[in-house]
Amino acid sequence: MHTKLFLKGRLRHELGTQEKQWLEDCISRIVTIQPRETLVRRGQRVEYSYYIIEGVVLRHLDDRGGERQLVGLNIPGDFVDLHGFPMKRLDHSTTALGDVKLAEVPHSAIAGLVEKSGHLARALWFSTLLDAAMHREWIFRLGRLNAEGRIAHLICEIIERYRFVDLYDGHTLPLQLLQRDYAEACGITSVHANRSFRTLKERGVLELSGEGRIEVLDEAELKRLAEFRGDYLYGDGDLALESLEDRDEQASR
Amino acid sequence: MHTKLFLKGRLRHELGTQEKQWLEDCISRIVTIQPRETLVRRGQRVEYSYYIIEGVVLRHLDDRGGERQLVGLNIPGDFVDLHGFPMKRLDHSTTALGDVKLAEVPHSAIAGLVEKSGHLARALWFSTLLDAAMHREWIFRLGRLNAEGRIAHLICEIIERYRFVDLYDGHTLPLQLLQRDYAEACGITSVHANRSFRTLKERGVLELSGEGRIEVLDEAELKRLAEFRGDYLYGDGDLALESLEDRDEQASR
DNA sequence: GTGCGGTTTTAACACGCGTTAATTCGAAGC
DNA sequence: GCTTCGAATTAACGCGTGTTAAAACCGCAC
Repeated sequence: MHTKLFLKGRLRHELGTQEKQWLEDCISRIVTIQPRETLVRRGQRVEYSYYIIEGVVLRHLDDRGGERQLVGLNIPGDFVDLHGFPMKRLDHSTTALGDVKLAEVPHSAIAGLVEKSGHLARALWFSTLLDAAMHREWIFRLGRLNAEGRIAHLICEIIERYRFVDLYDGHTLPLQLLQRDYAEACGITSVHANRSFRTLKERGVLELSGEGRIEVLDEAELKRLAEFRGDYLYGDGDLALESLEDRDEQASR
Repeated sequence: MHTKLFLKGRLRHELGTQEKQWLEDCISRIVTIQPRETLVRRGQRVEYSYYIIEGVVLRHLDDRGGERQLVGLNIPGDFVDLHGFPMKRLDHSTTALGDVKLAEVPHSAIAGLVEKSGHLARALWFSTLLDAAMHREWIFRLGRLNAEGRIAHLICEIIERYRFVDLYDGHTLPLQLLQRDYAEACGITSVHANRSFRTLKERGVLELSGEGRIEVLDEAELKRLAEFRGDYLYGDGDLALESLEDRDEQASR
């Protein structure tokens, strides 16, 4: 079952067995792409969406000088461009980080799916809105945090998302981002990304081991530096929300 | 007809008469809110979504110190929080800019709507994805542009969006944002926003007249400073996309 | 009219980050 | 082994933006 990770761990949106099968049946073929290979380019019309079975895909916009700004990153269990189904074309480009294995799903099949099941339609819609929620937090990251906080925030997000799909062991984060990629995600130069990693190491919150692995030494401190609140990822365990809601209500009385 | 501006001017997604009526029938009541009044707070569960009939609503996240980061802004014709329908709670807060008149739409009614019409369901989905597309461009703005470019980019976006709903006369942009609001949208301080406005005035691209009105003197130069490409707004007239696509294809040959 | 509060504007100074460039490191190929 | 090439690392310097504070401005209440 290729799509077993879809919406895994997400609040009230895990799929039933029947629904998972329907989704699985929509796959037209399995595609593999090479490191740094482009999947879809900005402006392109699309008739398929891609679901990640293995690997990581970067989503980015390019400025006039050709410099990239990452606007998102997808991991196993994510659709990369399900929004292409209602939008019909992409406004940004997508590129493989390492080797990536994808399930290709034709939009015609998705159209059948949303007709067949209202609940599944809602779940697909929800999954595209998770991207939007993450985008908002990326805006916050760039607008309100300094370089060190931005990198910490990005790493916190990836830790949480890896947790949902059981790819994080609580210590080593397997993620092949180059320091240049962190820089392109955080709106800083790679030189400054390197400086920031140094201070993070000096604080004892993480270590960089080879192959792009990150050793997380002090997750609590990492979250503090990032002002990280993970509720925007809409995880299952996020009953913290209830109490947050209560607090707000009390504050407004 | 309160909802006559919904998706106006958007590529292949304008609604039919019947669909507009169905949408209109979903409105449970008309709500008005005061300047700077909060509509919904982060973490709150929601059972209604709000469509803007008149006025502007700011969407923002708050950092630990209580400083705000705007993550979006909605104008007449937009749903403020339609994503609350699949998400069930909001991950950010919404606040009125000036006086705002809203149509309240219960989620139960939206559920009926998406069952009744697949096309309308697709259009609603599309409209929430427009927000995501704008978020991505906001990330680009913060990550790749300097203060002056960020303000220029924000103004360019608002000009285009006002055009869709016929609120821009080609010269005067009626928008009551304070310089503090521009600062909170652009990830800069209000002091620096002021500096940036000065240089924009010195370049002769705009003037600030009272009441928060902006006189746009040189839109072409404004777009150049912003590196602005409006195709992410998925407007009707955006056949530029075709040629953009062609260019990409040629480049990859 | 006067006073008041919020916004805009300006100045002076400090610092985070960009820029440039040189050096080190490591993996891949010969 | 040596070479090569990209990435990581470090240093020196400059600029853009933050910080703080004061002054000017403006609408509004009285």
